[in-house]
Amino acid sequence: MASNDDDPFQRLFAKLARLAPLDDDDRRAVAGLPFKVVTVGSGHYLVREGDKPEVCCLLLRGYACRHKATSAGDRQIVSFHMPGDLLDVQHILLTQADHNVQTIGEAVVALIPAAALKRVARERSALNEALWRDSLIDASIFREWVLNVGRRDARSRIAHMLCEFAVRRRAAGLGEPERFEMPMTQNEIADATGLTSVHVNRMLQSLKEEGVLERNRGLIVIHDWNRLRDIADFDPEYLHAAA
Amino acid sequence: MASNDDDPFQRLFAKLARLAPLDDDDRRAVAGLPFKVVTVGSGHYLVREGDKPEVCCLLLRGYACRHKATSAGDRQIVSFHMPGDLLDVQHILLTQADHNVQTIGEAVVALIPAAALKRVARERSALNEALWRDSLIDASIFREWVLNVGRRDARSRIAHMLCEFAVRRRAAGLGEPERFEMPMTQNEIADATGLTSVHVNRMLQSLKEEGVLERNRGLIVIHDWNRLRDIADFDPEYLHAAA
DNA sequence: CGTAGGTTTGACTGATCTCAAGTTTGGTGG
DNA sequence: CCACCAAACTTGAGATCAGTCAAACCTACG
Repeated sequence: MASNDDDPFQRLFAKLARLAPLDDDDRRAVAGLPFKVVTVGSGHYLVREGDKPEVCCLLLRGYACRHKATSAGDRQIVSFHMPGDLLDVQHILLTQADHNVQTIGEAVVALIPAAALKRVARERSALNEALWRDSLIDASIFREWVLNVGRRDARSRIAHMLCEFAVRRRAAGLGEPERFEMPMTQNEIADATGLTSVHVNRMLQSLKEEGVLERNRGLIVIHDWNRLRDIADFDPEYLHAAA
Repeated sequence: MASNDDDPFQRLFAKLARLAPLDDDDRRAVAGLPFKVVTVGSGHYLVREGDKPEVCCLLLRGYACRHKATSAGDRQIVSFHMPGDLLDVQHILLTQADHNVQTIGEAVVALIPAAALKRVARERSALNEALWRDSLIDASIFREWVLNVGRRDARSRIAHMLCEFAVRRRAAGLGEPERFEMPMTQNEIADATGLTSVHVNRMLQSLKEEGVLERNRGLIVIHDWNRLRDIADFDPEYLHAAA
């Protein structure tokens, strides 16, 4: 039995309504979007760099990340995604994927034809605004990541990533930020922060020793949010109260 | 006497027409946009983080960059801009600026009220598409910068930044990529690549010793483009043939 | 109970930073 | 035309954060 949260229309409408004021006609337009729900395994590639995707993914359950790699094979994760996030909105207007999208753990996604999404974005200006706004916030997050990876030290980078994750989770209505599932490995944290997994391990230990947070398998428990925020140099303004 | 390149309408229309097919009505809509041309000195802040800007800037002459800083004061440049670039498109939909915009050298900009731009974006779907597409390409460039700063070594980062600059210049019709003015200091290159100016200096020397390129004051001369591209691990796909 | 993926540890290396002192450059005012 | 100044650039020596490599240890799961 599907919970409310697994209903693609509910999820998508809730997301877009947070980004722009929507009326009943917008609601109907969203409700009329065709989609297909699929369950995919851990590490499944939803999009590969160079693809010409014809669908946008709405993440219903599970997590995903976007990443790119150098030709030497070093991987850099550029964003994390959680239930309610709309991936690949850009494929409404950009033909070719410039990065990979991969699930982290098993995930359930709704596939929405990009052409259909493009049509409602063209016909309903409030939906246009919501989708465009979503991609602008996306870009703001990337800017913050450039700063994070370019100018913060290892501990701060990791702390910052965790703060962002916690705050976005809450904004998406996925529960409180002090204690949550974050199923990525230390290797994936390393790929997101431009570090190695060995060093991530040591930094997480140092954060634990100081009583800031704990991480066991996928569970994060933040003991001292203020201290974490300070270490992270985290200011949520760049999330533009959404994302 | 203003050259063609200094005519805001020409510049803006040329830019947008590269992003989406525009017709005569679109042309008229662009021509009808109000604007004010101003000349500003080097280092002038066009936008400050936290501002609520009511204008978008079209860069007519000179260069600019967007940057953020940690609370410790370390600065990270997140993008460079050149004549023809439309800055702050995001302020059509996001109230508060999440980063600074600052000129590099003296610059001439056309200030276009965000509200007016928003109106034409709402009324003319081709212009909407062009502007949205522009912000999506922006985001793609940020993703590449996360990779650049997160996973490439110092030489590659600098080389990559130079490749991007050269290719975007050409795409914007500003001349050939083998030899061009790039008026930023080594300090600014450092801020864009997440390095220190001392190390940038040494890396530029090593690139010069190898006969890859030379840089004197603001002039860049690329002697061996293929080698530079290889060092940079540069693949222009992420620019989506525009930017 | 064997295996694979994930985590942890230790010893060593090295790329990049820091600090601090010069040097060059271009512009400015006398 | 020169003297001076600030900004940019250059150089050297030493410090350090993070990487590398390699081994061992968990732990979930088939």
